[in-house]
Amino acid sequence: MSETAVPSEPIRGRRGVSDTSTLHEDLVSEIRTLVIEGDLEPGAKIPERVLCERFGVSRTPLREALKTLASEGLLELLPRRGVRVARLTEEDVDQMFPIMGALEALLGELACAHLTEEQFAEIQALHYQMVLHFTRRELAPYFRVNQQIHEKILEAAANPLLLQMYGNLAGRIRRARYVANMSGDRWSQAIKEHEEMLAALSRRDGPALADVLRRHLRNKCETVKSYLRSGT
Amino acid sequence: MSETAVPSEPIRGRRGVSDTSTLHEDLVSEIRTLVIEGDLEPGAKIPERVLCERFGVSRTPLREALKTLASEGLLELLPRRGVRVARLTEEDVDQMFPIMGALEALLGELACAHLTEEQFAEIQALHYQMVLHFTRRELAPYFRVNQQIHEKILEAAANPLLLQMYGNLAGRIRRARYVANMSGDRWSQAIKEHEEMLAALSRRDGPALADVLRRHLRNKCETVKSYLRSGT
DNA sequence: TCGGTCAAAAATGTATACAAAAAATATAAG
DNA sequence: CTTATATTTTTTGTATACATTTTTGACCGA
Repeated sequence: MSETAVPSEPIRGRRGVSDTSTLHEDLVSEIRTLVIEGDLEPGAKIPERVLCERFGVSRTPLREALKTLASEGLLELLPRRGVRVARLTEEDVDQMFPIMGALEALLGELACAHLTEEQFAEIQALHYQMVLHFTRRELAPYFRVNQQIHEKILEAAANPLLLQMYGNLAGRIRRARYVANMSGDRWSQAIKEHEEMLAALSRRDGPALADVLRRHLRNKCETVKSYLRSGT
Repeated sequence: MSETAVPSEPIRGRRGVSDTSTLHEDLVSEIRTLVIEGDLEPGAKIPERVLCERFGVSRTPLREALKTLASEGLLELLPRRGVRVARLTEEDVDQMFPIMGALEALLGELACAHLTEEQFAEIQALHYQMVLHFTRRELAPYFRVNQQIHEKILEAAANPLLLQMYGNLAGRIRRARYVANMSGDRWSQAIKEHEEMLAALSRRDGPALADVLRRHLRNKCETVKSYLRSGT
């Protein structure tokens, strides 16, 4: 993770003509990606100047973006001593887990209630694709498709606010999820859970789906926590 | 709600010596109160200049505060045309209700699991106080104590993140709750629900508490929605 | 070598300045 | 009188400037 990474071509140059986006949103979303993808270490201090140079903007809009991200819980504001990437503690995960569980349970109900045949078919297709990646032990593509499946389910729930709130929590642990390598056992267990999810979805069995999602989440959570305990 | 309300004594003057707070936090919290208490109409545009003068600060910190509040969902950012107080639509409430329900169910479980005898006694005391206000038909004090009870329960759950997330959602509808006047029936129903809550709490019966909280919430929700339909 | 003090450097917090866009007002035409 | 257009005024978005505070590190003495 070299300090002199690519200066991420000035944000302003990139923006098209029919410009519905704003500099603020762009900055928020760019920096959010940096944090989630792990380009910025948790706990690392973020001098405003380096991000200013990286994105080619002045401190004013940059600071506004930082405030927004802090409000999302991705950054931490240390008055008079800058901003740092929020560190995910085991305590945080313990607080987040039951909340995500509650949201997933709701998600299961809503998704089953609203899922169309088309959506189910899409999810099914993604599922088989994911299983394929699993059998080939292709971790990155597996994660990508996995992510897509969860997004499809969230989408089916037809509740944008739920999507946003869940997404926010998921974003805060995503980094850890990427790094945490799954043991073989956990991985096949995850696949089994996905099979159950698909079955529950096809039966439109909300409570069953909620239950699977909950167990699935608990395992993800344990994986993250054991990663936190080892690495930090 | 006069436009020329008290200029809210410049924020900076108020801040004490042993100053752990920051201007940013103060501004966020002051403006948040303005929105929640209804001093700023939903849908109203907020010219930066008037808030700058009101609080005696320049645009830079003010704008940072606005960005934070927008991220909380209390304000809406309209690029190039300012900021306005988020309007609560019936659709919003429909999305928020199931989420708050899920969180309250969790809340019930956690509160029962962690509630101490002391905490229970406190809640019980507040409850009787609330019933007193009800019998006297004192709406404002009733709401205040009601609020305190819910806060105590949230506190007992011992999950700060849950508290924060729930508080955020509650804040977004609080304004409507204040204005919406409860019919006599609804009010006594609410009291009955509170009796049940207390009973469930004393038995430490999580599922029962979750159930009461859910029904209680559904009623609050209906009150809010009928208010939205009538007034706008 | 290890602290400790003080000065220099850098970073943050806030205010102001300037450019560009939107809103308001005035003006003209029908 | 209404509608359309031009012009002024406001307001927003961004950059820069300045005031404090924090951090760094040089220097000194034990």
